[in-house]
Amino acid sequence: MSVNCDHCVIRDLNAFNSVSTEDLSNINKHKKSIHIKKGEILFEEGTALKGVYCLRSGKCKLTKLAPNGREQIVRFIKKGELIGHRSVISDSVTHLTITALEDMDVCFVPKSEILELFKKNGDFSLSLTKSICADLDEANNSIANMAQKNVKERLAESLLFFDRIFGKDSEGYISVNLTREEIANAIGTATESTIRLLSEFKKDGYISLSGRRIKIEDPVKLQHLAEGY
Amino acid sequence: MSVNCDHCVIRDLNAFNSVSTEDLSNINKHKKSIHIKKGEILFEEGTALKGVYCLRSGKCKLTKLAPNGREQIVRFIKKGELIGHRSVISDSVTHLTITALEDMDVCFVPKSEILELFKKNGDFSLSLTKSICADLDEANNSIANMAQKNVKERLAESLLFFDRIFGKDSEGYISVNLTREEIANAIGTATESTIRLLSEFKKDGYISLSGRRIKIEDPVKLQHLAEGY
DNA sequence: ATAAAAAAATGATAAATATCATATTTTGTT
DNA sequence: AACAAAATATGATATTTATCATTTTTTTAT
Repeated sequence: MSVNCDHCVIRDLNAFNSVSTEDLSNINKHKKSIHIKKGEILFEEGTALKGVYCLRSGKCKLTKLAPNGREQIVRFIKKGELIGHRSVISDSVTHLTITALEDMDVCFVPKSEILELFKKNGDFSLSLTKSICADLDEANNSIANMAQKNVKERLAESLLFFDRIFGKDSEGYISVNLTREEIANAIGTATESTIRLLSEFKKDGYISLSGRRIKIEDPVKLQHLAEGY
Repeated sequence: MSVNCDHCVIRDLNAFNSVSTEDLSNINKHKKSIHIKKGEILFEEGTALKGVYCLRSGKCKLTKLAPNGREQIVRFIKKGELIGHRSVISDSVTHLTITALEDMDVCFVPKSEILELFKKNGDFSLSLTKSICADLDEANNSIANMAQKNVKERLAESLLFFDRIFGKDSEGYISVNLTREEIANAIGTATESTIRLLSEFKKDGYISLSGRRIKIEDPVKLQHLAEGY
């Protein structure tokens, strides 16, 4: 079911917030709605994108294949964010693979519309560029964290991060379905190490576990851990 | 000594390549030339920038202070590149400290000029955004390298990277003056580990050393190492 | 609801890396 | 050129993290 861009729930969450109703109706005419099931891939590393994707609902992971064959999760994306704008702006293939962590509704907006808007609408281009700058800032933080923190600190930091960006379910557990392996692929460690440390955090009362789900019990202590105390 | 932007040697190396002679003469009127000595700081993490810096000559490092008090080198910048545009575009304080690795000549261009140009000149904004996208790509690569590669692989990779971007001096040594500690801060390891691995690489014939300087003797083997063979 | 498959958990051990200590060499400065 | 300071080098040891093996639990698909 297609939704009019003008009334889209996530309209204010990304660069499209600075687009006039008129231009938006043009975008609306050219957009296509797509449904992606959990576990499915939106696009893969090395693909030339024909447009930008706007995530209306759901969550996904952005991964890169390392030379050792393991996948590195570079970033998570949730409702409201754009996907593929880097590739469209640079006019180059994408270097990331997008995989749905849960069912997703996505709107596809053709490249030509995006580039036209970018060139003619200074507010749109500024807004889009700002969001890329924010991604760059985040990435620089990740580099420092990866380089300077040990695995325990990175895990503590990531749990707090997941809690912050994905929120909690009705029982207070972090509201994202990640396997231990995926957590390991995000923080750059072996799956067993992640499992071991989660058990340790549980034993220490920092978190509690229910199957795959994780609940943060002591955010203050976890924060201290993340900062290396 | 001030140089006219229109005839600047590095004019083609960054987003200013898409600026008309007329607009450039306006930039030229407002720019200020600055000389920064080796070891000096151009600006520090947390500063609100009043403009963008254009690096006419020299090399510098972009660092971030980690919670553990160590500095993380996030990136290196050489002649021709812009500095501070992320901060200016985002209208937020900078999150990086810029330190000269050798004497630098820099041109300062006020924020107002940059933002005006960004809004009115679609080619300029596209070009600038493309370069930020390239930085983001690079940063994502760094994240994957930090997370997935061990210290030996990261060091091999970094040596090849330094050789590629900084070139060689008259004797074939990599043409950048980095201490072992700085190399360690770039790859995210202890200084002693870096020193030990450099000794090992030397023993194995991959590199040779002369004081602080490093010469790559077997790029093919180093490349294999970097890829984990 | 059940069975098969996948994931999580945990132990034992090996390998990588950090830390601390100290000697030697190089660099930068006068 | 000589000196002091800084950086490099290396050994010994501790700590962290990875790997391999196996059992238990959870998830997924029917």
